[in-house]
Amino acid sequence: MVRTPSCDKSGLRKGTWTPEEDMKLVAYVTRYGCWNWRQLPKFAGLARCGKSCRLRWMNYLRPNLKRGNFTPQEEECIIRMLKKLGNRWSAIAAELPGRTDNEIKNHWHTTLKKRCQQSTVTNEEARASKSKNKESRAGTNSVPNKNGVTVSVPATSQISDNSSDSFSPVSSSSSEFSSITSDRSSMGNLVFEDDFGFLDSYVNESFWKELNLDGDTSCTEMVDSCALSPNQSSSESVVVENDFGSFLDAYGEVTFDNFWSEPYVADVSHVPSELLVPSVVESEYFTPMYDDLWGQSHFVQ
DNA sequence: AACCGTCACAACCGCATGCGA
DNA sequence: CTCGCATGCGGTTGTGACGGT
Repeated sequence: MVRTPSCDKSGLRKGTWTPEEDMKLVAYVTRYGCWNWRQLPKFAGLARCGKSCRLRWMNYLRPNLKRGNFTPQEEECIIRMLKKLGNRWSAIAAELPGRTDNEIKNHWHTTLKKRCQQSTVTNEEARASKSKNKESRAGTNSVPNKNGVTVSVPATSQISDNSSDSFSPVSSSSSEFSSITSDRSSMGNLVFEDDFGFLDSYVNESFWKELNLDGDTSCTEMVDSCALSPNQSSSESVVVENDFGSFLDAYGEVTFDNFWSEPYVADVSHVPSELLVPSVVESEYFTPMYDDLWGQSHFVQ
């Protein structure tokens, strides 16, 4: 299901992301924001191209991603939007909070398309049968439709042509947080070999621990706690205690309700000044707007 | 047990677009 | 207007999992 890691000519890694890489990226973006994808891997200690980092973050690591099976409502929305917009996956994804364009695209190509085609065939057969019956009754000599049927919907779907149908995407109450990796068992012994001290200490000892409600410090449990639904722990809070200058310190207390939604004080002190927009350089605190934070690096004062 | 075909999906690639100099 | 850079987008590929023979 996943690609075997490999290296390309320039020495940058390609292929499947390892849990270590994921943690480095999450730790970096969470702390510093994605101020420049091209430069980011260098500062985050990742032997990846910026494009790969961005893709990994956008499609897999970013907060509020909903993972798991698509609901019938979501599938219906995909089909309806596909019919309305064509294969503009990003636009379709915008209608489904927590779903990525890549995920929707994959789901369409692997599941929905076939289902729709089957449905189309079934509809054609039914129509042909109906036509045949009508023909036999009327005694006429009609010709099967050579153009076929272009509108295809699942047999179970009731899709209206009215694009203003008020379908409301399912709220992501099931899980507001993405699981960092499905390969959790391999995260037990993480060794960071880079020059980025904050990663060694911050990621290993604090980052996940901060999110852990059980007090269990095993990596597996830490990651599990990341995947918790806010509803599971909204009544509890996490007291942040670390010595690593975590952005979480700015708030002192973080709950699963606000962990990803609260703006934070991004530390861009290590970012070359020439790469910062003036407002960032001039301001003391850099608070990425939540809406843009995980996709764009727009800092505001 | 070994082989093979299919499936699911993460990740890559190339082009398009936006934006600032 | 043009150029270069960063990012976004959609198509495609590669690979492990899984089921059937």
